[in-house]
Amino acid sequence: MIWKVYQKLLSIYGKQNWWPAETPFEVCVGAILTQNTNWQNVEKAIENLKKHNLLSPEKIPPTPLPTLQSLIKPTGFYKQKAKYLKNLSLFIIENGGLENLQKENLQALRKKLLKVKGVGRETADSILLYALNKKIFVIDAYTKRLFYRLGITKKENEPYESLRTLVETEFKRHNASLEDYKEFHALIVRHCKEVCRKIPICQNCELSISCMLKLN
DNA sequence: AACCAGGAGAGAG
DNA sequence: CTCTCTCATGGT
Repeated sequence: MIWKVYQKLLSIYGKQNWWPAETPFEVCVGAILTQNTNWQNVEKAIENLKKHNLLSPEKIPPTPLPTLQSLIKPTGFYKQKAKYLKNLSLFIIENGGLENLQKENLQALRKKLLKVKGVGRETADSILLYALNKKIFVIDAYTKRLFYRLGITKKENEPYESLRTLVETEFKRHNASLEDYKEFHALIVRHCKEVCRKIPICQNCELSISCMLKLN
């Protein structure tokens, strides 16, 4: 069922080529800044950081907190996010940079990332998948909403890990590639932004059960 | 003018 | 483990 949804989304929207960032570190910054925040606001903040040439792990920690806060203000929660950016930057530096982190074992790396204050499950998995190219699936509010509306899950607030396991076991069965992991999450976001947000039950959505049965 | 957006941490039960 | 509260800006 889940694999079928992925194929369906892919056929509707095509490849998304996520994450929208120029460098792996920009992915990390975006992952923090987009926490419960519209992506358009994140773009403004990242643009500000670029103007001040602060988009590297070495440049963030020495920057005074008030400066950092003012630059990322458009994303909201700017006081905590400024700290979070410093925490993550220091973590990356202490571990020899993102290139070095990439070599580590996935499960161990995920645990280390989750210890960083400000990096929760979704943020960690976004970094692992899109900045470090690890085969892991990212669960977000869109995923929960879509799966619930498609009847894949019974409650909308299913635990994060059980959902991730659900997708990953299905993906392994189909020998999914790294690109498949990246695309599926990107497609869910694309789809929910365009359709799911305004249609409460996905009635007219091409992905609704009835529509899927008709079209396939 | 309320409502929400690609969450996370801290605390309580 | 499962709620509940807080953090905060900008667009519709």
